[in-house]
Amino acid sequence: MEAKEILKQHVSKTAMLTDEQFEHFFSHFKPKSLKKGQVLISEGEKVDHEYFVISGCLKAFFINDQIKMYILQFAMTTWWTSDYGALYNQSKATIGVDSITDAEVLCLSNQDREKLCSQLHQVEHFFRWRTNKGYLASQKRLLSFMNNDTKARYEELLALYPQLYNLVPKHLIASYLGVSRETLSRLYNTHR
Amino acid sequence: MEAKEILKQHVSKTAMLTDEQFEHFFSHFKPKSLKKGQVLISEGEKVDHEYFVISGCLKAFFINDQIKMYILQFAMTTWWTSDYGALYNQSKATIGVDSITDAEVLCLSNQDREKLCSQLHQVEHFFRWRTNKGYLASQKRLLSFMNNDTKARYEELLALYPQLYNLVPKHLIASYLGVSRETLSRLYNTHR
DNA sequence: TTACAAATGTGATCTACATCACGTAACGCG
DNA sequence: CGCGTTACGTGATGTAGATCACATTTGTAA
Repeated sequence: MEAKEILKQHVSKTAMLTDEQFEHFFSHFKPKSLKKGQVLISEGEKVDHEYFVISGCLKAFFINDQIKMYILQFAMTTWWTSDYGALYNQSKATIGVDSITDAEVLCLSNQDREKLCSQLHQVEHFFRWRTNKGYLASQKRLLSFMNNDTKARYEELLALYPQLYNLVPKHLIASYLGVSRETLSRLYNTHR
Repeated sequence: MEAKEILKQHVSKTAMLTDEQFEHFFSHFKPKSLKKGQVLISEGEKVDHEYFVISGCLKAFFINDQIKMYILQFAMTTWWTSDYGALYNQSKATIGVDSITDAEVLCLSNQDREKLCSQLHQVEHFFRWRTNKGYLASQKRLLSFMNNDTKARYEELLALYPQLYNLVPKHLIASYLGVSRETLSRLYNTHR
């Protein structure tokens, strides 16, 4: 399916836009092809776009003291990603975003998003719901962190995104779970 | 300051409403006085309101297997709280909300929020930003969880909300930090 | 004021996971 | 094709924090 169609279906789940309105909306997105490993946002730099994933898999991550990496999000088709803190506050990136596989994304600038939100009530509605969904997911993950041990969180992740197991290297999954790669390795080898 | 004035100042930070619009907005909130320990949302029941805190301190929490409690949020003045997952999905509460101190809140029903959002573009704008702020806070807390040890998270919490130390019992702070009350106790006794 | 419940302090022990250390397998690139 | 980098497996050891057990202190309602 074409990028435009994927976005249209995605948006239509929460916002009613006429064809004309959608065309206007869509005209603000710039398509971009990414190669495996390609960087979209790197720490310390200005952030002015968010990204809607058409295909492939990106990661949003935080690096502590130049040493440990924690993955905030694996972004696959129909997911949005960026350093939203930096984007909304017009500050430098503290979160990096790059591509784990070859990928296709649509880029939307912060300015254009705000313009579209104020022009079209339905677009503002859409972004409220999108953010809300993200908020709920984040809260759920926080609870999972406090409540479950590593093994349970690992199984939870794979139940939700089975494709991840073959798509991304294991040490990235460990970074998402917040454990060392060694512990993750022992987890699925010891256990079966 | 009066409840109405507190809400007005809070909203005016992100949304421009005329006096008339604000009156209409405000007319959908019902004030409620809470006593220490009073329950607003309990697990398994229907959720149809969210709450804007005027004074006092509430907690939103999750209880695992009827045993361990994890605090998702301490809600103080100008904070919003509810079981948003249940509220938006019209499902039964999995998260509880009650009052830690005597408190004053304004209640807004899910239905009224959605009505107001569709009636007034600026209200939708306001709720988008509010949710966005919540999302960023949640993401930050998640990172803190992965990145910092208990002591650092404890100090971070108290730096952000110094009043909590005297306002709420220590075992609730432990529940927020995701550690046992014993560990928290040792933390500030061993350490100074 | 008494009396019971809730909150807190503190020791002893146990465990999941981090860290270090090293070896092997796979892969991408000249 | 071979070679280096990246991914992955696995043992040994250290440690933060959980859990259990019990004492003490504080709050609260009758």
